[in-house]
Amino acid sequence: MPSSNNNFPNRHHDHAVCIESALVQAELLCRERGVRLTPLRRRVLEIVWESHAPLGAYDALQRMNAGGERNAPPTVYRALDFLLKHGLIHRIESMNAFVGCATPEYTHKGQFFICRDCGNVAEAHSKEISEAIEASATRTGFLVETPVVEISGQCLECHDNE
Amino acid sequence: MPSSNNNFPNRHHDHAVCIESALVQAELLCRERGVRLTPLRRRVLEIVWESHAPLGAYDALQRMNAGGERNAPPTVYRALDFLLKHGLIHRIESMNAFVGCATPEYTHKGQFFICRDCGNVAEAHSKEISEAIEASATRTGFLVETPVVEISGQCLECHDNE
DNA sequence: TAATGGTATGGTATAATATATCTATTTTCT
DNA sequence: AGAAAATAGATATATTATACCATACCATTA
Repeated sequence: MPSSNNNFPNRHHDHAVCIESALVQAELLCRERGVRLTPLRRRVLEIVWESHAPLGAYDALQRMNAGGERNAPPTVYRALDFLLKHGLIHRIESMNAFVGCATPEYTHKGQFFICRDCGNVAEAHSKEISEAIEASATRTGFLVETPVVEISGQCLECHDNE
Repeated sequence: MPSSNNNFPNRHHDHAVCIESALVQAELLCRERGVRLTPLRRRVLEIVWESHAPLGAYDALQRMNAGGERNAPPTVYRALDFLLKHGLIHRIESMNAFVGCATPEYTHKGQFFICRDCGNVAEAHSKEISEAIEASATRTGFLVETPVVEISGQCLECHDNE
């Protein structure tokens, strides 16, 4: 379970560690599951992890093709679908974009805090939120399957720098 | 028979009442605010209210043009923007679609329960959810501005009819 | 080794969603 | 009536996503 005390990505963190950790975890998880993290898929994961800001599919495609390659949209969408399926990335519905998941073993989908200034995203796993949603669903007459919780706003660092 | 504090739209409700109420409220609200619910905007609101299922912009456009009219996409998007701005409809981010709001006076955005079978949506305003989000945001180091809470799943009626 | 079947990738076209921009009309205000 | 603002019309294009068909790769087994 991720720590929940002010874990919004900040300017000073060593992002190389995030990337390295994500790639290592992905390798392990794919081996465990007997699925293939092919060079293409690995490359897309790496591109998504270039920052903590969600990246659009076509932006990822541009990066893939930056060296003159000629990959087409279905190629990147297929890789993104694979990564989504295995929880290695999440889709941010309100942005049509994708962000790396730091806890891919942890299957259930989190809640996302998206800073309107720096664009970075923090993923939370608040039991309190999930339970409040369950309670509201029950009152409404509804069975929860796929909760989407995406909170736009401002991170403290951007707030302080105003 | 669904329980009494269950407000998910069901097959038996009189939808003409929903439509009528929405249009009357919209007229009043626009008058109060000194903005114009033009025939075009009113027509789009009416189309969105044809059901409790979110409607895509291009589906709305098709309905607008069903009589041979030649409205173009910007026309419907402009009307939708107006309706959004005044809280008369909500955008469902996870579906790129729009749904009528039954409580337009009530400005803050609700939480949406979306049935994967019938497509209908219920809007909730759970203080418990909002507070849980605020609490999680505080722990994360984040200031909430625009929460998006869209829960896909199954309504009880569709569950019972399986 | 070749046959087979499943998985992954390449490539073209097109669907679906959304906006920029410019023009014309209507409404409101003075 | 005339000016300013809001609304609507029209064309083009940007952005996001998928359908479809063909090819390549890979593992198992005959």
